[in-house]
Amino acid sequence: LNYIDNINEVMVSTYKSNKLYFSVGITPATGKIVRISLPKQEKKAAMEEITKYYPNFEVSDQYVDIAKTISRMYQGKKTDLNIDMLNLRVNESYDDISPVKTYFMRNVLLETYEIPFGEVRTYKFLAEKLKTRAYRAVGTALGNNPFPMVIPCHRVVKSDLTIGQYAGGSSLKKEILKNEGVSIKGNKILK
DNA sequence: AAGCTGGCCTACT
DNA sequence: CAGTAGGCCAGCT
Repeated sequence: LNYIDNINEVMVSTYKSNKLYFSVGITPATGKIVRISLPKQEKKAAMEEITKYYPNFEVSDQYVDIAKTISRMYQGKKTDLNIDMLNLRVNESYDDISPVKTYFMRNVLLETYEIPFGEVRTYKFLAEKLKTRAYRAVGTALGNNPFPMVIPCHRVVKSDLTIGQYAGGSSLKKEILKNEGVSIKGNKILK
């Protein structure tokens, strides 16, 4: 590896918990997470959520503890994994490894991060905080959330308090919310 | 580069 | 309740 390859190197670690696989991609040079997988039934599927963006990845067990922490977040535990671990810098060029493509997306992710554990907010609420009526664009940005669980996009629901969509399917979204203690009846959040 | 396409919202049936 | 037309706007092509 030459110097440029080295600073952009992404290591992929995977942890298995209850038949679900959780992968993370991390740049050793910075120690920051560049991408987190949704829980998957197959190890390959979890890893591909990272590796498809980083063809030069290397598999490593170096960061399994972080993948494990993410699995605990999925189970509804509070952890100390925070935003400082994430590479939220806005991508500036074709060879930039940052998964955050625009300032709009970055701002949506930052607002979403503020939603407390066990609570929900609406897409509209986030849009209004960003002083825009681009409600759908907020959803689209969260649909591309590179850091599920840590950036809790599962806590963002529709204005009528129905669940709304999720990159991993709305039933997974409901599952995560239930694990956090949110009460849900059918497809709707209860106050 | 002018149209698409969407993790949405409101208003109405 | 359910379904949907028409509005909105960021990002992609």
